[in-house]
Amino acid sequence: MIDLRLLRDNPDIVRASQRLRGESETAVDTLLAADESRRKAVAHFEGLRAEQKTLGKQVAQAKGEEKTALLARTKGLSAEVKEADAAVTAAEEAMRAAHLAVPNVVDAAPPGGEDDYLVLKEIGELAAAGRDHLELAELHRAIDMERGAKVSGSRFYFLTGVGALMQLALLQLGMAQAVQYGFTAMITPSLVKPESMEGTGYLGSHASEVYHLPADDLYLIGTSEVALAAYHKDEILDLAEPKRYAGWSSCYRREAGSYGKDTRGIIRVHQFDKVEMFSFCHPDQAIEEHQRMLAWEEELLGKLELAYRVIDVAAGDLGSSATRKFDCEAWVPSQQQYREVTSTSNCTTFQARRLNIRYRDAEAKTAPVATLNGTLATTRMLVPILEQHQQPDGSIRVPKALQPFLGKEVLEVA
RNA sequence: GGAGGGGUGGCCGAGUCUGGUCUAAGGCGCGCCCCUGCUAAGGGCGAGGCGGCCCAAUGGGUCCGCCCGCGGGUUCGAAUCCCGCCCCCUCCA
Repeated sequence: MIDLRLLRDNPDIVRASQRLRGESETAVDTLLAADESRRKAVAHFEGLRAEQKTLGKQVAQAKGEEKTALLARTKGLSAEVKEADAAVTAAEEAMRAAHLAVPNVVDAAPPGGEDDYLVLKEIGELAAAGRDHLELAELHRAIDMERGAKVSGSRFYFLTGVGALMQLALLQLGMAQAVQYGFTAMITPSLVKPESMEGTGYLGSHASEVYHLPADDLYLIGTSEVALAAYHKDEILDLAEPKRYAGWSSCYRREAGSYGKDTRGIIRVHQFDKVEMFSFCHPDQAIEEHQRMLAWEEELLGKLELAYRVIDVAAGDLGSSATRKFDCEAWVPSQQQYREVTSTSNCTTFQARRLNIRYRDAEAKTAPVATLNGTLATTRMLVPILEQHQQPDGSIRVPKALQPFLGKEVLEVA
């Protein structure tokens, strides 16, 4: 949810943000109107309620005819109060719906849509096309797509043998780095309540991407960001230092509407594993924290000895919670293009406002915290690792940083 | 899944049977002050969250409303009575 004070004082900033995102400006006016009518309803109810309380005290002390007279008056008032209360509830619901419908205010992201990103930097040599990741994985019996499909359907797979071990090594490398920088290691639930899913903004325009279990009204998380964000729901945090968590979880995505896209291998799958960084910090520190997140992501890609680039994602391609987003894209030689492997978003106070997560400022007043998230290590990284480190004979050079976790310097073809 | 017990302020805990100064006792802890020859003991004062309204308006207000797990209901009036749900504990399956 956006800051209502910003909306009241500078509605044009919010309208401009909507234009940048390519979304409707009327949502802004709907919210302004809903805010207005909510306040009217509240004022009306409170006036009646105050009168009712005053009269109630008199009733308690009155006797005989005086009491009868008071009761006659107060009975009518009772009905009015009830009606006014219902009006407040309705106005608040309308207000909440309107509030949820407005995405975070864009800050500094380049204008345009998905293809209008800015390239911030490019690192490493771009390898020529060789065997693709699936061919290599099959050579090493690291991934079994066929049986994945047999057991669970398309876009499912088994990581087998060295593939499974390689993923574990990768995730542990990520977790070790996070812990080294002071993150608290977390293994999170994969199923969350609707309010947790809503709190992170995933039930908006991306709702069709999310698996829902109707029998229990639970959602499967698409990233541990969801569980980590909701971890401090309804709390007031001490934010002398940012609170940083590294969440390890399986992630689930329906990939609705992506039929025919990336059907080969593990680039686009329904289930994968990920170590995600998450930070609760002072709003004034959010921009710096975002840069740190990006730096940590790059550090890990460096350890994996991968060629990659960093892009500044355009406004129209931001998630509803993000005010700005940087993606790291690793070079995938078989496709001769860069593919996203990490993504870090600054959600400012948007998620915290939904989840009611606050801190105390210098005057001991409460205010919403800022939240940020970023990918550290994820299944998809196996693709560039295999492809960029393949050698002519099909063997795979294991990056130095991964060797301690994998116990091998090279994956030889059996 | 079944039976029972419980959910009250930062924490503990009284109040619920018997609805109305509950404007939620008391304790612990916390902050400031006093006293005290010094990390003790004692005394005093002060603390919550959300929202609305008003003003000489980013700081105020002896102003108002809401908050006793959540949501409904009964009643002139609900922490208290009734119904539903959630969570925790004990036992059973």
